[in-house]
Order: sequence, then structure tokens, then C-alpha cells
Amino acid sequence: MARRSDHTRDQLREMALQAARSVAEAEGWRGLTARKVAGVIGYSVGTLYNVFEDLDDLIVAVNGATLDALLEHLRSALAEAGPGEPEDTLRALAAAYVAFIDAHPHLWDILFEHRLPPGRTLPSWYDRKLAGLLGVLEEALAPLFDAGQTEERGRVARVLWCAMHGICSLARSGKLGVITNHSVDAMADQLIATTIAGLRARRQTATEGC
Amino acid sequence: MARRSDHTRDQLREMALQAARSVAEAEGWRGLTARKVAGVIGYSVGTLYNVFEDLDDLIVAVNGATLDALLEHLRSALAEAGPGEPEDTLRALAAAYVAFIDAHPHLWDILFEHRLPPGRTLPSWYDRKLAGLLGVLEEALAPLFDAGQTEERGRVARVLWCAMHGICSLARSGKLGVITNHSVDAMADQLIATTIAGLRARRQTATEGC
DNA sequence: ACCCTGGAATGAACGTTGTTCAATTAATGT
DNA sequence: ACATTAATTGAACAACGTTCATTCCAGGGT
Repeated sequence: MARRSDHTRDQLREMALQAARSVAEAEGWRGLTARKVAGVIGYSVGTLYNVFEDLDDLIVAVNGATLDALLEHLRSALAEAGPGEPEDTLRALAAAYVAFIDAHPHLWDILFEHRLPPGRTLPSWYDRKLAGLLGVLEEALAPLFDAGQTEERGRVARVLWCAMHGICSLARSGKLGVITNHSVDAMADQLIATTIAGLRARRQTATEGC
Repeated sequence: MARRSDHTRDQLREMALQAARSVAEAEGWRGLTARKVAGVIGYSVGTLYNVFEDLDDLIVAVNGATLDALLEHLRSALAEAGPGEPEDTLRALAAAYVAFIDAHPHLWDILFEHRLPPGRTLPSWYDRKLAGLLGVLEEALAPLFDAGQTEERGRVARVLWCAMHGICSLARSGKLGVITNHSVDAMADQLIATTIAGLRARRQTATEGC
């Protein structure tokens, strides 16, 4: 067979991406194979390789979609929480983050476990999507900083992002001893409370004595 | 051929483990194959499977050795730094941690990237080794807590551990935008400074008013 | 001395993986 | 109507993890 032209190239890409997402969500990293994805969309492996460079390329696309979904999830959590104290906002964001992982554990695993082979780098839209996510955090942190401190605010947002990632990553892989969902929450609370207390304290000592 | 008995079972295990470590260190996750390890120790694949359950089993053993090396590395950094302010001690530990990753990037990747197939759990000695690592952190944090606060101290140690893991993990995978070694240090500093300021502030408000 | 037997070691074999590419054939241009 | 183009295929390849019938040696019993 050849030249079915049932779908355009773009449609094929989209179909393959969605198929890969559902396979990944159901079976995780180890179950995400080229033949399986090709089977789901009703094409052969060759066609998949016409539309994606690699399996790595496909996985990067899957991760892009996961980043989009995560951003939307966090944004809607932010909207639902409404304005308030930074501590409450951050707690709501952390809870939403944990909820997202709970809802799509395999997609989250793949998002952070997957590494490109040496020499290849992530596409540029990856950074843009990440910036969007960090932007949500920066917005929540805004009340704690003066107008000129955008750099420090960005750094704190990154540290918080990394810390939440570390907590969830180690908890999920069982590499923190016996960890329950409750202790993840407790650690997130600890992180947020200590960070905010630290930022407030440093602000105090910067502007006045005792 | 059969029954060479050049080595005992335990020797074989140790040889395979060391071979796997060197292959992993040199070629990373993707290069760590059963045939390659078997080739390095001069035995066939079958023998490897006589001595390890699985490739997963072998990788877990590799990770155990990495945890040992990391603990020793941090302990010696702690000894070299000597007693001092918690902030300095933590900074020294963070620097040592980053240095370890720099020295053995692939071993560190495997340590945290590898996930057991669903249904299998890490051996019990894994938790013990982790407890040793967290113990180093708890020791460094000790001056910031009262005698009775062992639980909170443990939680803070875990959060710090997770946060450092998150920073290094995301930096290494390029999933934080463009990240330099310098920005990892800056983030670690930010984390430590803010955490300590936060702990001190919370201690203040717990014992006295303003 | 002999044999016997348990188990250490092997490597061929199986199924599955990612990836390639000559061949095939439908759509398109003239 | 025919020639051109390119989309699609699936067989083929190398490498992977894993298994297991076979082989053959070391050590104990006679």
C-alpha cells in the first residue's frame, strides 16, 4: 500500500502525538513503543518515522503536551483560589501540582525521567513553556518583593519549583524511605512556610534594624 | 564449558558490580547492557543471570554502591569543613554534593533516573543508606533546633535534601532553561540562606513577641 | 582407582526493541 | 493518457533482556 492520504502530515503528527500520550498514560515509559503507537493510529512504523525523527523526538512532543496541560492545570487552580496571601496561593499551587501528578503519574514520570541522548538538546519551545510555568510561581511570589527585585524573585521561583520537583520525584520513586501522600503535603507545607518566613525575615533585616 | 570455579559466587557478584559501575560511569544508562558487563568480567551473559536476578537487580546494586560513595564523600567534606555556623556547613555540603555529581554524572543519573518495574520495591538496605545521608544533613541542622524537635528537624532535612536533588536534577536535564554551574550554586545559596533565615524567624516568633 | 552427581558455565535461541529503506502504489501535473 | 512525485509499507537488521537444554568439572561415596 501507499499514498492513502487519509490524513495530512499535520493530522498524522497530531494523531501520533495523542496516541503516544494515551499509551504513555496507560503503560508508562516502558510500554511506550513505536510499534504500539503506530498500531493505535492504524499506520505502520515507517509512517511514524516519516512524521517524527525518532522515538526521542516523539517523547519530547509528548512532554510538550504535558507541560501545556500542567500549565493550564496550575492556572486554573490559581484562578479558583483567587487573590490572597502568598502563603495561601503557594499552598494552593503545590496542592494542584500534587493533584496533577496523582492524575497523570506516568506522564509526569516521562516528562522528567526522559533524557535526550548525549549531544542533542531540547527544542526552544521547551524553555518557553517552562518560563510560563515559572511565571505562575513568580506571580504568586510578587507581593513578597519590591519592584526592582525581578532577578531575585525569579531565582526564588526557580528554587521553589526545583524543590517541589525534588519532593515529588523522590517520593514517587520511593527514594526517600517510606513516604505517604500526607508526608508529601507536610514537606510542601514546610517548604512554603520556611521560605516565606525566610523572605520576610531577610526583607526586615535589609530595611531596618531591631 | 562449565564449572571453571575461578571465582566464588560472591567474587563474581563483586566483579560484576564493579564492571557494571565502570560501564555505567563511562557510558551512562543507555550503554549499561548485560552483554557488555558480562564481557568485561570475562564471563557469559548466563553467568550474570546466575548471580543477579535481573538487569534491574544489578542496577539497584550499582545504585547502592553510589549511595555509599556519596555518603563517604559528604562525610569527608563535613570533616574537612569542621564545626561552624549551620549556614557554612550546609553550603559546604551543597558544594560537595555538586562536586560529586560533577565527578560521576552518569552514576548520579542512574541513581535517580532508574525506576523499578511496577510491583517491585527497593530492598530494605536502600532506606538505611538514605537514612545515613539524611543523618549528615540533620547533624548540620542540629544547632537550629531544640532537643525535642527531632521530628521537625528530620522534615527540614528531607525538604533540603529534596530541594538540592530537584535543583541538580533539573539543571542536569536542561529542564530549567539555560542553566550554568554558577546558577546551580546561586540557587543552592538561595535555598540555604532562605531556609536558615526562615527557621531562625520561626524560632523567634515561637518564643517571644516583638 | 572409579563413578556419580550437583551445579557452574555456556551460548544458541526467542521475542521484542528502534530504525532503515527498497519496493509499491495512489495522487498529482502535463 | 502518461510521467512524475511522494506517501506508505513491511521485511530486514542489529542489539537488547532473558531463558534453558546442554556440557563438563569438582568433590564425595564406594
